[in-house]
Amino acid sequence: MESILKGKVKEAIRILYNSELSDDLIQIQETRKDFKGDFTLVVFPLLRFSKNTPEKTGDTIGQYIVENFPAISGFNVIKGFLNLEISDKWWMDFFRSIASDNDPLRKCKVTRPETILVEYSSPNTNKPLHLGHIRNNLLGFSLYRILAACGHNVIKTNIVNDRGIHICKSMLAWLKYGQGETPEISGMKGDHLAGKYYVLFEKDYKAQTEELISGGMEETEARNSAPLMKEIREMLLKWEAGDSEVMALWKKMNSWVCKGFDETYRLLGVDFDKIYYESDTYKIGRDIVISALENKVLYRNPDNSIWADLSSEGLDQKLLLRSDGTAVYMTQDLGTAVLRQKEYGFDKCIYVVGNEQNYHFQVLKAVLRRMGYKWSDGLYHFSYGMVELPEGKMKSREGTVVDADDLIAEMKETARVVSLQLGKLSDYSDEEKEEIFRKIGLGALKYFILKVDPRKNMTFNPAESIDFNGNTGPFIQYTYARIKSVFRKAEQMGISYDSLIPSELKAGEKEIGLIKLLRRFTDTVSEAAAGYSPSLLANYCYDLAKEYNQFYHDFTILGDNDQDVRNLRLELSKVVSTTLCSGMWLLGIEMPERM
RNA sequence: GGUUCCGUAGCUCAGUUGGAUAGAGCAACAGCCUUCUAAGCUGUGGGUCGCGCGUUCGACUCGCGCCGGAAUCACCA
Repeated sequence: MESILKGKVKEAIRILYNSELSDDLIQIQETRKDFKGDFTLVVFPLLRFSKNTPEKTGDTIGQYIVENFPAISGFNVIKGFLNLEISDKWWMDFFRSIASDNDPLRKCKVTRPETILVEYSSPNTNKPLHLGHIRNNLLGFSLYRILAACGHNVIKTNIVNDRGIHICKSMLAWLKYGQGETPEISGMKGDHLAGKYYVLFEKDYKAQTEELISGGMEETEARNSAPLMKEIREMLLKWEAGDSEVMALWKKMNSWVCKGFDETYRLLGVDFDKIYYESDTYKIGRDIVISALENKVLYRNPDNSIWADLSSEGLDQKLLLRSDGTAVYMTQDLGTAVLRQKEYGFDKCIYVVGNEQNYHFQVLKAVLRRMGYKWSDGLYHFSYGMVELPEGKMKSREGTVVDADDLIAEMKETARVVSLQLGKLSDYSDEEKEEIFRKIGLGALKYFILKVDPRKNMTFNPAESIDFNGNTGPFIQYTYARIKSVFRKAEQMGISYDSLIPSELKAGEKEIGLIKLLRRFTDTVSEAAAGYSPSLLANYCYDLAKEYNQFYHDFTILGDNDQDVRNLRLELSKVVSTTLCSGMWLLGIEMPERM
């Protein structure tokens, strides 16, 4: 519609003022709520053609468009703004076209689909997932759904950071204090078990360094010479050398942890098409670095370490292989990227990783480009902000983290309490109820996270918990359940309906308002895909639900005696419900039929 | 110190090529269930859009300079 209007404005200027207009001077936007009209043309930029006041100019153009474009039924000019009113018939025709289409996402497809890898989650196998990972997983998964809905070929991938000194920490502590404890024996989830020993290690290590410091040692030296640090270095060396005992322990504990992760992913409703392990890819990275060194893209220090000099790009020197030949974080990511390009030939690779690693990804891209990989242009760091607690950042070492499994369980529990209080599900079986509590609890959590602009840091207050009223997931789910309820009632009453609504039917303001909002859905999906922004969709769903609830409150649907009106309201309700369902589906949020 | 990001109501957040009187929710207060689900709807109060200068017919939005906060600049990941 906007583009048609633009054409009409262009035509008007040509005929009225005999001037050719460039597109960027035509600003058409949706009319603000407090004014009458549907689309607004900003006339200020056109004054140079009309050589007249904003009011006169708007008036003249408005007149022309109304006379020459039947879809526009009227106009008004306020200060420099020409508000064009679209005829009810046009809106009704539009509504009929979407009402007969069952899939609101059909029109979102891009003309040139791409192959896009989305990497998210990237956990370390030494501790369980926390709220930060939840934000990561939800963003990554939603991004996948949105891009896939637009017709792209999207591959969900995960890179498991399963090697390195931090992994050895939980292993060493388990060896020392574990007494053969397993998830089976303790009944503890594997990732939580490993996390317990990781914390134990950190605690003892801290005690040791503090003791050395109080004995008069420098802090850095104390950290390096603490007995536990020595032991852990030995263990890492053994791991790198492939020592069979260490490898067996590593495999055993990692399998516990990964099993625990799988459970959390399942609860959260996210999954992956391909999982990479750092323990595999770091070797590829090492080979790449060495061959790049031979091609003189990198340089070697006297101590044998290998570096990239990125100072010409405003970055620093970056270490890629240690003097002892072992790999660092960057080495692994280089290897993973090259492997992925080889396996999938992606156009884009989106890394869903926290903003603390902005520098890392800048360097990663620069190094790959320097190495001659042209596809490195397609790497994109989807950088999201931290989730903070009211008292500041979460720190797993200090135990001030919000555990993912706990939070998910708490949300479901809250949903149960709220739901039972309202007591609307008394005729459901326990199993059915549990399923609804799950959907609502998770819906609240997911919406809470996804409605916020990903780039921004956000605060989570565990004491206040997550709301179920107002701008929340359950509010939108409730709107959906309400509509479903109307249809159950309609069936009981033997009321049938169809999308054959007469286009000359006079719809009310609220109904037209809903149709206008519905029209924005496909654009919102496209914008969310282009801008990698699930929050746009979350906010859209809220607006739509809010508008529908007002409509629902003000008008009766089944009670209206005019069959055409009832039909329209039922169809409108149906399209709102499918649109809400699609929008929330793109966020990874399920909708309950009742609540 | 360098680089990047953020600063909007008491709190949590919207506000996307610059556009009209800056919007929601929570919290507070006042109303609305004999009627399709009240997890809803309606109303009241609450703002120097961190501060200043500039560009513009027009700035929360763009530029520059301050102030405040975060992240990062490791032979950690």
